[in-house]
Amino acid sequence: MKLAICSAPKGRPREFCVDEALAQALRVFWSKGYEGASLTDLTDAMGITRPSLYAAFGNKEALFRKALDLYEREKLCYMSQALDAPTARDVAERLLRGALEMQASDCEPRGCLRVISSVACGVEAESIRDEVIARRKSSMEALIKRFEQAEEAGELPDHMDAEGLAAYLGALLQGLSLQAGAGASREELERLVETSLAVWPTR
Amino acid sequence: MKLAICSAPKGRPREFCVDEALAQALRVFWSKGYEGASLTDLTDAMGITRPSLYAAFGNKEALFRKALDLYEREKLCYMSQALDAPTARDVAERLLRGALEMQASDCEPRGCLRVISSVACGVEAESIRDEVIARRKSSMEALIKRFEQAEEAGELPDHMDAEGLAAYLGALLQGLSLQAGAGASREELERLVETSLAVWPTR
DNA sequence: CAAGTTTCATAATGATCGGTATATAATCAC
DNA sequence: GTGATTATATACCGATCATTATGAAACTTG
Repeated sequence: MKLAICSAPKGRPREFCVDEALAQALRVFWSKGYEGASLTDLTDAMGITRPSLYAAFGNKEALFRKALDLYEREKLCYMSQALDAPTARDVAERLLRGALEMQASDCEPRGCLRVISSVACGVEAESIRDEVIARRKSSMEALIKRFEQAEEAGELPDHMDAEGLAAYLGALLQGLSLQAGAGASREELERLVETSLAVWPTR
Repeated sequence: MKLAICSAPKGRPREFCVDEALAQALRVFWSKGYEGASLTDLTDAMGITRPSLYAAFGNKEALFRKALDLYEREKLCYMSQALDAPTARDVAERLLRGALEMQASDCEPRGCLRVISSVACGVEAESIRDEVIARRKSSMEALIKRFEQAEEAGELPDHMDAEGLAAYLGALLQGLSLQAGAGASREELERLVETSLAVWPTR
């Protein structure tokens, strides 16, 4: 009994690489947002026709979710890695510098796909918005847990709580992404990061 | 020769109040963004028909600009007032608390119209986006100037520059607006503000 | 009253939106 | 070869987009 894993595909073979097409779709969503990206924008960038897109990815919303998965897997991996840093300050530094490096890249869109997908929008994008907000929430909860550890380890000043510090750092990261998306230079973003690190609270 | 100022209006009188209609339009743009707000959304909220809207405001883009003017005049006035505060720290406190009070209001949309209008978008909204970004830039330049004053007054730590501090505070305010727009509670926003003030750099 | 002017409501414009029906082309198993 | 299956390309679908043409209604002036 043969396993299905190596079964030869039936029918006409696909003429494009799904992963490459998805990467191109990600770039479009990243630079134009979910609503701003039309199917024409997407198919043009992906180099495929509309029926091919629908056959391979379902529909626009499903395509966005797959693109968002790819984005978080490839571009936001520094965020979960940062939590392994030894101190709360090191966590913050890794997050800020990671965001800076990503936003300062010249060959990729500016701004953060999560941030631009979580702002006000028309009705068609509300479920997308809700999902992105939920994903951010779980990221923030992980950050809060990490800062609670630091709190117990006595790293934080007495009057400072883990939730407040996480919301504070999250706001800085969101602002960094917004400013990058609005065209800030690398130097400006560096100044922002250095200032943030300079004021980071130590006990 | 009579002056035109007190001339009686000819023709059929307008049946709606332009200012009230503009205020309603602002609420729609504020909660849905420029692209997310359809003309049907707008005319429904304003209680007028499409031709009336075009006769009174020009077109969708001109209506948005007038709504943005109103927004900055009525909702963002605390920002310019904050610059009069005696110290850099007081400026920051007024800005953060002013943003908090505005975002915590229950009877108005959450988030900041400037922030949601400056993110990635489709082609039709690019000129809007550019204008909003330009307006924010001039606000930031005023903040930088105010912090340069503080720098000369010796208020800032030696290794800290006005531009970096302004970008830093601006990022916090942007993050605050984003989190408010994403549904953060007043308590969460308060914690964010208190943490920001607690870490504010003093010489 | 009638002429002139402006706003009103209705309905239509062409363009674009996301999504598909249809037919053809390329591969498989037999 | 034939039949089944899947991907391709073209063209189309109804819905919605911002904008406007049209004509009746409401007002001022003469």
